[in-house]
Amino acid sequence: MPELPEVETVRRQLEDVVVGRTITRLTIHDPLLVTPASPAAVRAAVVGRRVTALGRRGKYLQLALDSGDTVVAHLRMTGRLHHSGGRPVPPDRHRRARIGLDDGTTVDFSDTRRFGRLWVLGPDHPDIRDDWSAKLGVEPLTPQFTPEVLGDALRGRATTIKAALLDQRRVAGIGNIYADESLFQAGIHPHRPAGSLDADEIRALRDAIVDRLQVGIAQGGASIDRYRDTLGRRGTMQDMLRAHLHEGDPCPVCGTTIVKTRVAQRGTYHCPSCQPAS
DNA sequence: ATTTTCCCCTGCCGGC
DNA sequence: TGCCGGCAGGGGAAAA
Repeated sequence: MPELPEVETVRRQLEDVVVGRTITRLTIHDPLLVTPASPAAVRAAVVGRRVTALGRRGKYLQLALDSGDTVVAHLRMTGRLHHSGGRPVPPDRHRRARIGLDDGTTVDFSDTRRFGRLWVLGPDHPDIRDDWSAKLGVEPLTPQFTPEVLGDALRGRATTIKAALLDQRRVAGIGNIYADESLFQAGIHPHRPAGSLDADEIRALRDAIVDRLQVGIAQGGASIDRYRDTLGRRGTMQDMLRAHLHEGDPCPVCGTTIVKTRVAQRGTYHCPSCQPAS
């Protein structure tokens, strides 16, 4: 499940091979990928355009085109982007689209569960909302992500801190893996009301989020389910998880058995001793 | 307005 | 062996 570190890993790899290239072909095998737009409209907006930059906002990838439009992609649960690098690409029955570049290479959007989406945003596409980025919260790996900003995002919230971290309007890019790992590192119980954290806890949580996301990027992401990088390689962050998916295992810090609960419809893992309920 | 629940999808896994 | 229910979850819509 690609979260910020996984998307950032893909962004950095794609940046090297896509920026400056012109898109010569776009084949959409699964129209659901571009819903509600039509494959023909997306193809018309993209083919013949040069890619000028590759950005990221939260878990979204942004492909800037020389037309002024932006292609926005979200991998959701099982989406992958694979760059051919000029080598033969093995058959993939989950391929949803193929982008052809002017150097003869291809970028394939593959997605087993078909939750992934791709949009074209720009002045010529008024049917698609252009304010998506404004709805997202602060970018956690920027200087703007201070304890004060995190505190403001959590103040007065009655929902659990875990649910608040998963809410992309608070902080952008955190998913189930890094929410669990950040709360573990900060020693905060996932069921705590978001608004009940004191200043020390907020500072610890901010530091833990930044640290876990940075380590995640350094490890090339977590390949828990189907995540792979643009060359099909696994990341190694899954080997460094201390609470997430570790139900029944001893806590690596104190030895207490890791517990699994459910928060916001998501499996949630914590250490009852290191992360006290109050 | 905030918070929770449901739903989209497919593959996998345990139970019978 | 094969069928079936349950589970996994990001995010948006709908409901509470």
